[in-house]
Amino acid sequence: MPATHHRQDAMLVDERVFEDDHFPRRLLHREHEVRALLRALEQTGDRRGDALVHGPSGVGKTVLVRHAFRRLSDQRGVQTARVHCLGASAATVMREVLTELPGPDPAQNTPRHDLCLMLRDRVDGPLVVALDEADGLARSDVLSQLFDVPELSVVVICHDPDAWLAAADTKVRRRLSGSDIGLDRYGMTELADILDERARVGLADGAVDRNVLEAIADRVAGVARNGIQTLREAARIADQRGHERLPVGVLEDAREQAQRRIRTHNLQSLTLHHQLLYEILRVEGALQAGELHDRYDEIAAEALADRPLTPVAKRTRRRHLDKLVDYDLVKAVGENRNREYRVCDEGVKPTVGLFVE
DNA sequence: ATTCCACGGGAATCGGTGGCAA
DNA sequence: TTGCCACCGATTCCCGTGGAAT
Repeated sequence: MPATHHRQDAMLVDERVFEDDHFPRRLLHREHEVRALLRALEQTGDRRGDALVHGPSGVGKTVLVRHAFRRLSDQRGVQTARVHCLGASAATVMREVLTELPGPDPAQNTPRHDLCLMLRDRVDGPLVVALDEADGLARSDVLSQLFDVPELSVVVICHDPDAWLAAADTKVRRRLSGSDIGLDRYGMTELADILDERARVGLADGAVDRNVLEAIADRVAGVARNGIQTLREAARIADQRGHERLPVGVLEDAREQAQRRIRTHNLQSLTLHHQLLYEILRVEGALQAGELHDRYDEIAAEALADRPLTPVAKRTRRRHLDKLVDYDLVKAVGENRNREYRVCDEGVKPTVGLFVE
């Protein structure tokens, strides 16, 4: 967002190629997977196939689908739509699909059934819909609803395909099993290639050596997103310290800082209620559920006093806690009564002031 | 064996919003 | 424009389950 001035002495010359939603011109080292995905989506009989794309966070599932979709629309004239489903309800997903399609957007309070009808009306040719971050959607009925639309096929993007399929109902499972495309972490040299492409555009010429890129790729264990963010943070730090070339010495700080930024961003996207629970855990260290509730009861009223909010019930706290875990902000270790919660990184703090002491 | 309680599914409820008819 | 209604997302209430403590 901050327009980067092109200063002579800055190593970081273009932030945009490091943004999470940056779409690389070339997709490196995923040709096999792109082909597999396109094959899965090919016409067989009277309709197109569906696909289940899976793999750990940050290894390029979304980018893979975007590339495949571009080919589908450029070369086959197939219409495509992508919906980000993290935390979304069935109705929201439906509405988002419609929003992606040409035509008027549905109103916020359009009944779900009407949304399905609108969708059927609006689809008049082959359409592929990608449901990104669809882990929570396995038990939802959106999939069945989408599957009922003729000429529409679906790409589900999730982390754990077995868990997803196990939770889905039979009809959905049948349509998606057998066409799954798994992405793994990149190899060290592969990720170094990817980082190199970003560095060519985003960093000053010759600012970073190949061995530094490989060191980054190694440190992040082949997770592209972390590698790219680490490279950016490393360049920032190097700029601050006045280096002309990126030294290996800043990488550890950079990796931590990158992770911290991602988490801080996640925390900011949640409500104050989530953040209050988080802040209690951050200040107190590890707590068991009972201790967390007690502490919350002690301080919540006061912490929220100057805002139009009141403390929430235990069940809601549990739901919020689940979300904090989903967002990789809090870890739950242990089982049952002995389970403990703790924040992943105490350096990640809510940006709003919450006085929890 | 009995009690305790975290957990999480599910239904009911609340506050806010948009469409629609008068 | 106003009032009504359906809807949504967020929250709360209720409750069954199962492991742990007594």
